[in-house]
Amino acid sequence: MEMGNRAGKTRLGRDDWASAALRAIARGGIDAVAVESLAAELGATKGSFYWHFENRDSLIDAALAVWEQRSTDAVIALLEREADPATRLRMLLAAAFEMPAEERATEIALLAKLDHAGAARTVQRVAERRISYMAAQFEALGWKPEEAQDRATIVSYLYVGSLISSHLAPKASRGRKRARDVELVFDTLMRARPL
Amino acid sequence: MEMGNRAGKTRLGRDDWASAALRAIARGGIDAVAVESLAAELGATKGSFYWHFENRDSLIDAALAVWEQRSTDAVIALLEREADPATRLRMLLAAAFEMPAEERATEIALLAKLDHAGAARTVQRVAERRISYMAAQFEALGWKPEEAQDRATIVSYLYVGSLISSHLAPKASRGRKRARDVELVFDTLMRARPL
DNA sequence: ACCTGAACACCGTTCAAGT
DNA sequence: ACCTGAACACCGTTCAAGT
Repeated sequence: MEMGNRAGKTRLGRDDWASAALRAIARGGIDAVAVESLAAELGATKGSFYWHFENRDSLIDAALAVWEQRSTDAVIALLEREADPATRLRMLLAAAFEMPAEERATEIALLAKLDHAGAARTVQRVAERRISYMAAQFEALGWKPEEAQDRATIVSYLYVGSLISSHLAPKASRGRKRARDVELVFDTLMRARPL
Repeated sequence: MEMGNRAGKTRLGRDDWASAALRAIARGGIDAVAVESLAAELGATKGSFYWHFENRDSLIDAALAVWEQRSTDAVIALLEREADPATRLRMLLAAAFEMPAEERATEIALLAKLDHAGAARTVQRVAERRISYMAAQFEALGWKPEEAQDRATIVSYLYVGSLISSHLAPKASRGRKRARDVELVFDTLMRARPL
């Protein structure tokens, strides 16, 4: 349980490498997870890294595990403190579309790298958990299970599509545009009529 | 204007490398565009490649240009032969969701590699053209310009989201699932009420 | 004009040797 | 137990030399 920024000269542990890797992902995507540059950043050598990890990919997996936990359990635990399903959905969408810049950058970086098997598996699991959580809220609001599942799936598609769009045209996503996306998703889904 | 499969022993041209690269993308994504293996496949050497192209990335750009043309002009030209905007939209969606396997694989491979600047730019342009074409059809159906644009954007998000979802969970996308996606998108968007 | 083959650069990976 | 430093592998890139 060491400090994230390695203030002291204490030895490096797995966690130090993993969180450095996650920071690198937020900064420059998975490609930025380079053993050599991370070693330099942490003041160690490549050989040291290979003591703690089997290879570069298992370091990435460790970083992804941290991200997965933060993107699911942590968020859901927060939402569970709110009793009303509609409010939960609103909070979830708001949180999703107005994420802090670094989290947002991380998620976009992963979406832009789905040819990486580990990233794909992690993103898949996170999407599934979000969808089933949303589906549960829709059910609580009175939709039939299948319709609730459909709606949650649609939200997920829209969310992924809008994130990717903002990555493709970063200019357009500033300010007004993103708020507009939230409205669109809301309007498309929250209306009472069945899909 | 040589044969795609290099039947004869005629010299290699830019196009031969480009279409070999596009085939590689469909097969294994952009990472599969490896100078060394393509050279072997074409019966040439790496040095030969560097006579025709500045580097690996410009080869990828050439392959992307071929894909872009096929994914926009070619499709739109086909749709323009149909007069009714609603039918055009239906055809476009059907074509998008029921693409031939290789085209589909290519598009998914590119979506899974948006950290590649060239792929991102190309995908962005293709998405823009598709959206503005769809918006024009929605306008022809009586929607106001802004609403038409919103609807087309939503379709694009849903489309991208569903493609990515099918890449993440290839199992689930077989057969029934994909047809269901088309229905969902249709139902969500084609209904007469404004969004 | 087009191609070969050898060399180099970059970075992930290995490993014998140190503390 | 943990780390270093040198070596190797892989693949993109360069280039002098061939035809």
